[in-house]
Amino acid sequence: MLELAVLGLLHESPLHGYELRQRLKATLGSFRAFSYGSLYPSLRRMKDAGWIAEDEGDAEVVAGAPPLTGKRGKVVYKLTAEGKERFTELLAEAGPSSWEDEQFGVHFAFFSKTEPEVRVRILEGRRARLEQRREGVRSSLARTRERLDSYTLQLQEHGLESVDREVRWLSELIETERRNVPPR
Amino acid sequence: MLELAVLGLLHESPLHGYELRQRLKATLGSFRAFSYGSLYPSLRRMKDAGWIAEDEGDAEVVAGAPPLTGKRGKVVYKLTAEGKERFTELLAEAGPSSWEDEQFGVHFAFFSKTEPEVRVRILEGRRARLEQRREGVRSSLARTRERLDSYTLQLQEHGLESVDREVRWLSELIETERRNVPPR
DNA sequence: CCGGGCTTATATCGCCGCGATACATCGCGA
DNA sequence: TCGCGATGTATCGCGGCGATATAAGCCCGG
Repeated sequence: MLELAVLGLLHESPLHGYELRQRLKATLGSFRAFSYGSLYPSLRRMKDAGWIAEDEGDAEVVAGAPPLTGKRGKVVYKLTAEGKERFTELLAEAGPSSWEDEQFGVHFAFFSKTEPEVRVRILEGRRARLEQRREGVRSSLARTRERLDSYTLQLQEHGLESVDREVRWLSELIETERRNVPPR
Repeated sequence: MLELAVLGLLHESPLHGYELRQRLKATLGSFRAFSYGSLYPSLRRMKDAGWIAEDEGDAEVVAGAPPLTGKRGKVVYKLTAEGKERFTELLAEAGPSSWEDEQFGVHFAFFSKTEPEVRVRILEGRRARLEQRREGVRSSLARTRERLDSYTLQLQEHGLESVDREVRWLSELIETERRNVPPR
């Protein structure tokens, strides 16, 4: 999850942790945050896996203005060849995981680097997922409507409207995609 | 988090794990799920803490139709006195945690059992939180708009609209609350 | 009558993300 | 010069999630 996001950002340019998090916020917006408590462990995992590497070159010894102090330089990460491979691999996969709440937003953020047909499949998968969830809630709501107090009811209905909105949004996106890339 | 939800549901009637989860889905709707992987550990923790207790009485020996088999009866949980205390305590607290994304929905679901003034404070806190987040995203968006590709942009804007919607919803709720309970 | 598949039911495991926290450096204005 | 806010790296424990295991009760068709 974070993995995909990090690969995507580093795909554009090498970055250090802090900057990476700024970009994460700027790219995913109100959608998702990702704290350092996720980021650094993730970076370590990815480094161990060999997808990314530390890029010396920014923290180099500049004839050390303050050389005595430990001088912990910025740790700049960049994609390795395997990392690039992994990234395209992740971009290509359009399985159920790609359209779950958390995954979807990240996938979507890198749609410009994703194959058009994959884009459509993900959008449709996402929409189907939401519609199915919505029907579940709707029917359960119909069954228990009178037993619920007004607050619970309002919560449910606000939720349903949100889902409706997202479904409509997805439908527009799908149509746009189809116009640009006619089926077959 | 789950703790509050469980206390709230058991406050109405004793339930066993499975049923508890059904109610959770019915009550929180599209808002939040809570898997068994969260529920059972949480029940254990709450039992250890003394908020809930196993209620024998459903799985009692009915002159055992199938008595030889291990016959694992349903484990029915009910609130203890401390549990009720804990519940009202949690309902009363309107701190920053109450209006974070995850907490808010659960708190809201039990608003009918919450003091009117606490309700308003939580709703306002939530709204303020969202507005602050929105401004952060907005300004960051204004700064980097031209650098983003169209997909990222659409994601951001969809996100912003969602936040707007929720802010409007909250404002309506606050006004309704105020009408029913005029300030002071 | 029995076997297969669905729902009900309880439970655990490892992973991952989160918030809190701890440091340490740097530039800036009071 | 002092302190504060931004930059920067890092860890810890906790809580939730999805996958998975297990098993009993169920009804329907063969």
